[in-house]
Amino acid sequence: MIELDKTDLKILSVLQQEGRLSNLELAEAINLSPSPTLRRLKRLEQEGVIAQYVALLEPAKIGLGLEAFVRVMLDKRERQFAAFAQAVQGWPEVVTCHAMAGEMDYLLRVVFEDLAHFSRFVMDTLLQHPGVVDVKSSFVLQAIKQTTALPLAHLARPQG
Amino acid sequence: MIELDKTDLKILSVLQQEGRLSNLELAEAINLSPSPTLRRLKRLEQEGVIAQYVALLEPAKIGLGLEAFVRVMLDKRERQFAAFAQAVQGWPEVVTCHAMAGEMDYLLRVVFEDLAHFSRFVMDTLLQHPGVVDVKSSFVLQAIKQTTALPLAHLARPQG
DNA sequence: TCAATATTGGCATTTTATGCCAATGCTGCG
DNA sequence: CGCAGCATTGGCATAAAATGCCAATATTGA
Repeated sequence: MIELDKTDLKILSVLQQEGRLSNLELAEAINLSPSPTLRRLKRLEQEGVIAQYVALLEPAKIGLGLEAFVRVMLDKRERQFAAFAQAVQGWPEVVTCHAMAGEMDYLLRVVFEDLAHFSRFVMDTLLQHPGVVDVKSSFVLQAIKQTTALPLAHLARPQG
Repeated sequence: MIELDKTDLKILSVLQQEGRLSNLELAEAINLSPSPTLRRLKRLEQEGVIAQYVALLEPAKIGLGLEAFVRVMLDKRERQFAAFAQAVQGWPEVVTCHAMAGEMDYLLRVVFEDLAHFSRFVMDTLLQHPGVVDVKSSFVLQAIKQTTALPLAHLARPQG
């Protein structure tokens, strides 16, 4: 694994919350001068520790007030896993999709405008896809926690 | 809802993928000069359409190779919902937590280093929390799709 | 304690952000 | 169809930030 010292962790921690800080602001936040701050940042990007910078939008402000988790079961005999994975990439309502152990089904997280929209997605898109044998939807009542920040504490031992 | 024209949508679309573009680069990407680009961007931030900028880290590079979804059932008689929601905020392994309709339970997405770490989390943290009566874990085999980008197509009608 | 190596801080230069104003494009009304 | 009024853009000047370089400082191991 990549060597990350305390200063690197500070950088990562700050940028996980404020990804568009200028180098100057970042430097101030981590208590280091701009030059080495920038060098470290470039290294973290280079090494791929920082995978991407993104703007997070407020779903409600763009008319996406509803959210659901959908469990999709595929007919195992059809060997359509790759095709399904491919199709998922093209469905913008699907924000995440994971292949799950155990039942070997898929868990999708879906955002949508209203029930009509969701209904269309399930009926016209999901259920039309070859190999999809069943779909179980659970609606989100409330987002209790929603973060993109990964924990870093496990790296902050002696000088890891 | 906030008025967003075609140009605003282009800005949002670009920044959902590359959140740290300079204003100059953003302007070029959306084919507009820097001045109005910056004005629009500030407005989108001001209005709260853009909620936050973040750096996304590569889990594997920081030793977080495993992921699971955990369904948590609370004893409804104990009225501990708020306390649970509060506690979740302080558990860094929990990346998202949603209250679900139907069974009225919680669905957590959890990242961790190894099974020992996960085991500790479940035994020492989750199951120790008052009101937690049951926990069902499903491990992620594969992340098929993982995006923070919300769909914008539904806003791109005539001139909405 | 000293030498070798890695890291930092500060400065000069290039690039970018930002505020302002005139020019351009759009809208609605006569 | 043309014009007035409003909104948006482009470009320029100034302020701020990024970036590369080098000497100074800190760290490591013997």
